[in-house]
Amino acid sequence: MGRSQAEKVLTHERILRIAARKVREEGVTRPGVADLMKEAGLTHGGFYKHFTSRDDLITQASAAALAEGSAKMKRSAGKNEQDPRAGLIDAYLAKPHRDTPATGCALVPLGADAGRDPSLQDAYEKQVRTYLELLEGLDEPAGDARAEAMLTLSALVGAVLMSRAVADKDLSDELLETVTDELKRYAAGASSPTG
Amino acid sequence: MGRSQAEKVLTHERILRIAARKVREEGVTRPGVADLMKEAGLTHGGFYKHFTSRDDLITQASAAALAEGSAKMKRSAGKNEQDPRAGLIDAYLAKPHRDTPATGCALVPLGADAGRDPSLQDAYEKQVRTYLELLEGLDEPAGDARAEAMLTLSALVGAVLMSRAVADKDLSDELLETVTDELKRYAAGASSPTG
DNA sequence: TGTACATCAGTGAACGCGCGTTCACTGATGTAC
DNA sequence: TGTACATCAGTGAACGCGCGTTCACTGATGTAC
Repeated sequence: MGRSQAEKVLTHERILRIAARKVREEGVTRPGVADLMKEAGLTHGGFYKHFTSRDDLITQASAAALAEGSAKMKRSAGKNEQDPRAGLIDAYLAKPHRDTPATGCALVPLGADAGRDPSLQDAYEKQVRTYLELLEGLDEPAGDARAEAMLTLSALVGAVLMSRAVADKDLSDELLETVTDELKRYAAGASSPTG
Repeated sequence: MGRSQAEKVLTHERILRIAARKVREEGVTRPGVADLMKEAGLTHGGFYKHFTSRDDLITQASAAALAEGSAKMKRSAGKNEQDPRAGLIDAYLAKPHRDTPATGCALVPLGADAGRDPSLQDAYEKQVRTYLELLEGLDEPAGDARAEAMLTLSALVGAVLMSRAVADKDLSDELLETVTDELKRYAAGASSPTG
């Protein structure tokens, strides 16, 4: 066919963006080269003009997926000007986030994959640190801000992971809502929840 | 060859047990029939005398892996007679648990997989409920025991997931230790952590 | 208790399919003059 | 500005390999007499 250099850059970014969605939806194992290229409107042969191998793409796409997540969450946090920490918690544990892993925080769908694949762990760690710093910054320092950030992030990630994995939607909703409330109480320094 | 009926039962259980470890180590996508059978000391052909398909085994093995986890954790909790809840938290967030996913709680390594595969979600949900009931039972009811159980379980799962996925061992250790302390404080009803 | 026969767990070659990768080719883009 | 040529993004057929599955076969187990 013959395409311009500018188009190549766009194509490259398109493939990467699609793959970054796919790894969050399907993990790092399932997405195939031919399918990804088809979604990008291309045939599979041209793939190697952009990436040296499937593994190369998956590593880059996972890193991109991880980087994308926190940026999005940071924006969500900013929407609650009174209490950005509550804004972040609300956005993270919201049903739209649970229901669209493809565009959500990659710490959840890529956690197990990163645990198995060292080539993902630097990007994963960077993202964990970004979230921790974000949470520490938002925290009113009632106590140990870093410790609070670690518990908060752990609970956010664990709650979304489980809310996607249980069959019963009611239990899933309850998990998100309860952990939202409980995290806000925890942060507010109120240990004894009311009923 | 020719084997007795009693041996068949043992073989069946052996394959299932090996697969239940493998899905926690490698997820539901990677483990292959031939490899599993080889680990069981058999050739791949005989697999279909025990399971109708690879999917059939993976579903059963995931359910078995999930069921195994809570039983183990319940025993760990019981070892701290004064404070079984602290015993559970200590065991869950212990380094041996982080370092041996094959024999650990399957909520962590199978969460993302279950989110994608409805055939795993009943077993996953059952396990979540088991943990929640266990935690509710161990809780001194300072407030809403179910809410505390949900936050605690979320934090346990999220912390182990991330502790396995980050490159830096120090950060991994810090996560486990900090969330351990913070969860104990949270449960004790002390909201303002000391430094 | 022995003997003849049926069953069936396990074997290992073979099959088919999908997937990652390669490669000769095309034709628009970009460059040299 | 126009022309000739080189480049290279993208095409699509082909290759090789691994993997799930099938199947004819083996021989000890289990049963009937």
